[in-house]
Amino acid sequence: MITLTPAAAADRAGVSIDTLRYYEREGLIGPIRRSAGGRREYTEDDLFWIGMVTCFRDAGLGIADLRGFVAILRAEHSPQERVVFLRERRAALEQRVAALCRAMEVLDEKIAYYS
Amino acid sequence: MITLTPAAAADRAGVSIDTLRYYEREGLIGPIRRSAGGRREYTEDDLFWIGMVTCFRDAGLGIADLRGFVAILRAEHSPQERVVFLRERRAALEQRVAALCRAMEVLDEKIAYYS
DNA sequence: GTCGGATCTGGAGCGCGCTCCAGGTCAAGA
DNA sequence: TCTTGACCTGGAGCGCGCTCCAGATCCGAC
Repeated sequence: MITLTPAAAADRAGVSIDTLRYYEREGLIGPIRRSAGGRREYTEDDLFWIGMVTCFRDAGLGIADLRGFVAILRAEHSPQERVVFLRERRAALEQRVAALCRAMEVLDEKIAYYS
Repeated sequence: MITLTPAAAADRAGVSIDTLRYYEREGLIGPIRRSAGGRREYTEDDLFWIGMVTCFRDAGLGIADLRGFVAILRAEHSPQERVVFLRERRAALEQRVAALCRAMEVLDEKIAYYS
């Protein structure tokens, strides 16, 4: 199985090595497999998962939110529970979008005023 | 002129009194007029401005961003400069919306999978 | 006048999400 | 074998955006 070094993984994920380790400590990713010497070896699966985490982080979800997300997707939960949780998260994101849209409207007003 | 006490203003703005003072210290609002005894008296204009600030804060802009915003709207800048600045801010907000949409797509996939 | 609640100030404290550091280990190349 | 650089761990430090606190002041109600 082809794996990536921490530096390569961080580069691919667009975050720092420290951040990757931090996410692992927080239980957001991994645990990442280690080489005989103790170095982390990131698989494509790891990278995929990391991509999901960074996607949500970019969207502004907090570490605690993501821990919940991980728990829901990994642990034993009924599909119903998962769907409820996921829909809640989605609604929260929609509210953020709404807040952004309000702010953009204000900006548009100002832009129109000064144009 | 009818004015509001700090408590009333904070209530109307949906933030804490401390936050209002903090915003004033940071130059995001005010300076708020004071009564003879030194208490703040918030006018409707103040409230309007505070509403704009909280709108942008809700949208995720940082204090530094808002300071820039205030500077642009208050100080002597040409309309062109203002428009450039405002468009930049708008573009940044659009990127946030895009990030949120990506995250929502991921959620939608998961929701579809578990439904 | 007195009481009590709201407000004042300057500054300390806090939770979040990293980021950095010291001191040590591992491993590829000369 | 030796060097060099990437990586390891645990823990400290940091910037942001508040939030809280102590100690003082103000002011409406009694």
